[in-house]
Amino acid sequence: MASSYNHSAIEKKWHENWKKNPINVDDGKKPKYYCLDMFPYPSGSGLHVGHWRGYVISDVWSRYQILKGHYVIHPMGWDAFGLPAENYAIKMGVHPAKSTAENVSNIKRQIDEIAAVYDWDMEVNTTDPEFYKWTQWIFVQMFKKGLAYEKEFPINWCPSCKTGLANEEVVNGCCERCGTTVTKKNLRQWMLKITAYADRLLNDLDKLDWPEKVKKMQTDWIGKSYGAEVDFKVEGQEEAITVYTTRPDTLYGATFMVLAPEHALASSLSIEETKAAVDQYIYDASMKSNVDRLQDKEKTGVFTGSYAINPLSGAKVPIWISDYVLGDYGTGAIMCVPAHDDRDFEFATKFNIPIIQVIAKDGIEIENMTEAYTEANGTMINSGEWNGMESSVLKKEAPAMIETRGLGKKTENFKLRDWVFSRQRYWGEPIPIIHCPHCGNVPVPEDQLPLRLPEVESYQPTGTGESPLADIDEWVNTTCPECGAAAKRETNTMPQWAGSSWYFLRYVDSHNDKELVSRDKADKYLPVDMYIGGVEHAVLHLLYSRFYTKFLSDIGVVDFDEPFTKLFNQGMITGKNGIKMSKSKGNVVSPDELVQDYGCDSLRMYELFVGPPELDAEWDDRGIEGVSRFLNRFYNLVSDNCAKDVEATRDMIRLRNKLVFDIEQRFNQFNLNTVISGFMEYNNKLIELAKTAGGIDKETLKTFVILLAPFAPHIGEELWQQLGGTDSVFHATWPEWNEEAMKEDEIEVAVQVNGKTRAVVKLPADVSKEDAIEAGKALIPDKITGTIVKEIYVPGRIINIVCK
RNA sequence: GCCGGCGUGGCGGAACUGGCAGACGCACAGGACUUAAAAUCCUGCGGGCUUAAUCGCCCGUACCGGUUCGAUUCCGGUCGCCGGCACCA
Repeated sequence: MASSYNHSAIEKKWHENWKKNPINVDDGKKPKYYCLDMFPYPSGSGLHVGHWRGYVISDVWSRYQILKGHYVIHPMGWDAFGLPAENYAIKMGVHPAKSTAENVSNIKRQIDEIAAVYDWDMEVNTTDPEFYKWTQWIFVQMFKKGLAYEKEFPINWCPSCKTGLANEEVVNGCCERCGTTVTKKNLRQWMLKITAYADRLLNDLDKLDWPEKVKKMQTDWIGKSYGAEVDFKVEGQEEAITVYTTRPDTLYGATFMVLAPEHALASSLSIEETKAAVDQYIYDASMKSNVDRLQDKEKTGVFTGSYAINPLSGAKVPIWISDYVLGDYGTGAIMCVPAHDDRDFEFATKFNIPIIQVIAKDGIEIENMTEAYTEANGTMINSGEWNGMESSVLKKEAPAMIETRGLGKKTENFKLRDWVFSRQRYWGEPIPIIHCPHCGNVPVPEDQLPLRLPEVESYQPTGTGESPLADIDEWVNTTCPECGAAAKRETNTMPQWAGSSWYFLRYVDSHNDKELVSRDKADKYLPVDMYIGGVEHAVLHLLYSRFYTKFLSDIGVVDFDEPFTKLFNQGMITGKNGIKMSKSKGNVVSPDELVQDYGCDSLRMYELFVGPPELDAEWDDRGIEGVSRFLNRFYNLVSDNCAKDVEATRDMIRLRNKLVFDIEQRFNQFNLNTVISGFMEYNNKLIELAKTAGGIDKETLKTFVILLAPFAPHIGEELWQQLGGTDSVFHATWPEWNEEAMKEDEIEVAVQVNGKTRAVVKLPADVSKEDAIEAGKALIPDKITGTIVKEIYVPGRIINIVCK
């Protein structure tokens, strides 16, 4: 591990130099490039080599953009409100403000070791009142537009975190944060009407340069479906029950109807004989948690005693109640077509309800169906005037037909629900609303923002459904800004996602005390060109941010409606056997010792060399030796040759051009691991060449140093200086390649017989097809047997002689 | 259950629109330098057959099949792993 270059001395030298002479300065002329990291929450355990990876990727990319002539916006900040920070504080027994501040300073020190070009003047912290003033301001604007509203209903509740959760925060029925099974709790909540943006959130995915995987996850989450609402009259009543269906083509096959237990009419449809059972069923369902409801796949249900009339067939269909129908999707009631829906089939079989087949696959009517036929593919049967139609055609036309006949209407639905936005926790932005007995909900006047989070004796969550703020009488009791009457403050706080939904806008104008961001700066520096972070936020932060940006665009704060033009998800670094690094598993690798032993440049390069940046990678300390050796050899090559003044040979020029070409290609395709293997390859070639040619010309060395600089900035600067550079290497011009100069005089071509390689032949680069084939054949006369059927020549690749 | 993604040496991984599979690196083995070790440098490194050693031949990119002069790459099927969604009517 002995180094021929002293990494600690060199790295210290340039690290200090960059602080005095920043390399990335806005001169007002350069085009901007905004390269953003997902900002971290200041955890107590500090950074491990996995955290480094994302930051190294974004820094390498940023430095590349600087060299390409951009002014690069590359900021960093802290997502410091919310459950992770607060839970950590509670565990350590300190006030979250204190632990947050300590953790920020610790992580900031660790991030500094990466030597990234962050502009710390832009730094934001979501817990800073000057920042959350604007988080609250956005809420007030949403309230004014009717997008923030109060509602009481059974929400997802984490009994461990003692707070309500958004849908997006419940993963497989468990709390996204702590893994505890989520229960239900009836609570008054602040909601954000994200559903008002459902269509735009879905459609605008098309214009984003994002990984398909993330787009798909958001598409599925938004979950748009097309169908019809159909009215079913209840027998003996004027009232109709509206159902939502995506398969109106199967309407003739609807032999029963099911309401969710939460449906408004569920109880009232019971008759004397069924009342007790119905009410019991509704009560039992209300006590079930989401998880229970998901796990009990076995269908249960109760007959109300009432019947509805199938609007097309006129048939009398029983109305049931079952918890497999969700109260908050569609209309909370469904028509059931057991012949063509798995769930309805199961239910009908269990409760002996008739099954009527209406789609005949290949025209065949089945005597006794043993499973539902769910495809919309076949001929309509038992369907009155629809008989003989093709089901796939009818499926598309039926909604309009139903609407024309006055039986319902064509409509669409989304899985996306409104965002449960209040948390019964201390460590978050107070919701700036005052409840006045006369005026109702009144927002805190904008000139009184920020509404500061008060100091509190006990910040532990109460678990009662009230936030700890509710205990502070002098804070809760206030006067109405409108009428002056005694009023009470809202005591819930905002979720962790509130600040992160818009923080990227603030960086470019972080000291502005008049506006969230000046329109001038927004126009100049936004939106984000490249966003780098983990995939875990696909339907959380990334969806919320898009919603916020669209809203802010609508009210004229910014003039774009998508925040992140390009998204890159880096893979996770894991310990041995793909096990996630964590303190409890004891497999955390700290970057600190590696930086000490090998230097920052080596670790930066190894973070990328470890594998394709978008894939997970197992960490193996030993691998860093490889890049470290490479950097040593490279340093020696340049150092030994920089004073020699060697004349450039044709080989050197060719190699230089091919180097630029290869690196640029791979860089632009984000194949950062192969950029590095490319460096190694060309370094090996140059070392060989230097042996025979007595050195390497300066132009080639300079070119290589510039290309390497984004990856190993310290060595880059040092060698640039040794090569006579007086300014930073990052102010050099990114080299270009020349196609002519890359051309070889001789090419190597594989000679194949029937697709099997038998020899390799060296040919002049401009050889004709005929000459190439002749030369190939001449090399292997004994391998060619029988008659030649075909001769193939792919220039520079292969000669294939096909014989029989 | 549904929808994605992926299966290449001992290991991490290369291979542009089908064109010499295994680049680059790790590990390992042998050699040089050294009193010795580390570092450094050189050589070898998918499997099998053959050979004194070369040369040479065969097999090989999860498995089976197809298209093609030629398939890690395209198509169909099977198996395995990973991720997302999960009673959304």
